[in-house]
Amino acid sequence: MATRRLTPRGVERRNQIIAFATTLFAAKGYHPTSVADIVDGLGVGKGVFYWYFESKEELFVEILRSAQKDLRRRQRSVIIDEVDPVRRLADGIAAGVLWSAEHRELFQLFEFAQTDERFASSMRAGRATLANDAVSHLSDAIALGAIPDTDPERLAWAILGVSSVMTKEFIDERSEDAAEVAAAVVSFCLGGLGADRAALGISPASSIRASGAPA
Amino acid sequence: MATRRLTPRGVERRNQIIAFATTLFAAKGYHPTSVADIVDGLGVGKGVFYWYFESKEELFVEILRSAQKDLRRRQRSVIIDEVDPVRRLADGIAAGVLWSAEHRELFQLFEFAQTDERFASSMRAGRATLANDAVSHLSDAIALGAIPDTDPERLAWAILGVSSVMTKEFIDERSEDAAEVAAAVVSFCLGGLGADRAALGISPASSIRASGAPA
DNA sequence: CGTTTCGTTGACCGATCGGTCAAGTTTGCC
DNA sequence: GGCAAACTTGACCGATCGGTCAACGAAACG
Repeated sequence: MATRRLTPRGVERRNQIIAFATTLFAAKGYHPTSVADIVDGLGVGKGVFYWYFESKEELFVEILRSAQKDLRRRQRSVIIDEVDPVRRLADGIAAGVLWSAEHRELFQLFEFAQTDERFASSMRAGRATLANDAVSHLSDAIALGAIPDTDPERLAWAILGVSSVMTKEFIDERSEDAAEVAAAVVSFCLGGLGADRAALGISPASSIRASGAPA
Repeated sequence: MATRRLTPRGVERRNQIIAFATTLFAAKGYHPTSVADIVDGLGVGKGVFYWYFESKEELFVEILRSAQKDLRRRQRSVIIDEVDPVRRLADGIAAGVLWSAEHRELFQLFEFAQTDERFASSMRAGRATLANDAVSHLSDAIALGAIPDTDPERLAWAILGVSSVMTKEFIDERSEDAAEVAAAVVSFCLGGLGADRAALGISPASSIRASGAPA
């Protein structure tokens, strides 16, 4: 559908639908959430939904797209004037974890969307973009000799893996402190890259609680 | 349903359903795959399905359960008489990647099942079991001073993350060589732990290939 | 042979799905 | 006020879903 002309009221309604649908999708999953669930929960007729969206699928894609855009914007803004590529990586990783913590529903939607044929390709593209961002920092770091010369593509996806799974387990599942989790993710990743953690003031034990005597 | 008494013919039919349904679920996703799809593809009547399974959901759970069991069995058998905890970790990680490469459909099912309310809890339990296996090796390694004293729970999930995401990208998506990917996963993880990679004969550059990457 | 249990058929069921639409109400604008 | 465009309603549609069931064939066993 070409965009429809919306009054302020229309825009508000549209956002309302997006917001409510997002929570439902995250809570029950995409397939089990019906359009009827959405409009009933909002207390409106079914036609309202189809006034603003061509289909349930289109709505979901829009949610995914704007979330991906928002995540990337956040990551870029955080590292924009950082000259050290390893620091750019570390800050980007942490920003990604923090964003996921602040948008848990969207993070859950990402996880599902990767597993569904309909959305997998667009999700793949989005993840590839993030991976490529990381690859460019990794290549810089390798060129500088800050980390060993390892296939940056492999490293980038390893980082994505640590970030997404640790976020899912410790933030999504256990609701632990996001900043602490982010620090643990960064620490593990820098070690995996072969970077000198101490040089960045990041101890491998940064995720130890209270007592720990450092190695 | 309590188990039904099956003749050899029945057992064979049942396995046939499981095998075919697994490929369909992996190819189209769980929800989009209907019971009609399964029985039609097999060229049998719908009643056959419900003779062997109480419901579509029960079938799916059974597929997941037996797959989880098989993966863990494989991991344990590989490391059973390895005394060095770091080697146990490395070998267990590699075994997991290799298993996933040999059972791509099951690996995909795992990814989906984690995102669906119905199956998430059983999947969480399965992953937690794997994580706990890792935690015990990590604790041993820490006690021996082989790796720095970092929260083993965090480390275990980081490892799971690297394994699952790299497997998905490089094996599932790009069909690269499983052994090579496994080596890259192990290398990254050992670095993340703070282990001495060289001491195990694992170079951080073990995942670099001299020439071009395969398609 | 007869009988029992296993295995199979496919029409059928109620529910629910995503989506349509003719009709009505509200809003912005001249 | 008048009129068009924006917005809303909810009954309705065809399709499909997971699941049922009465009836029937095949085998094992006496």
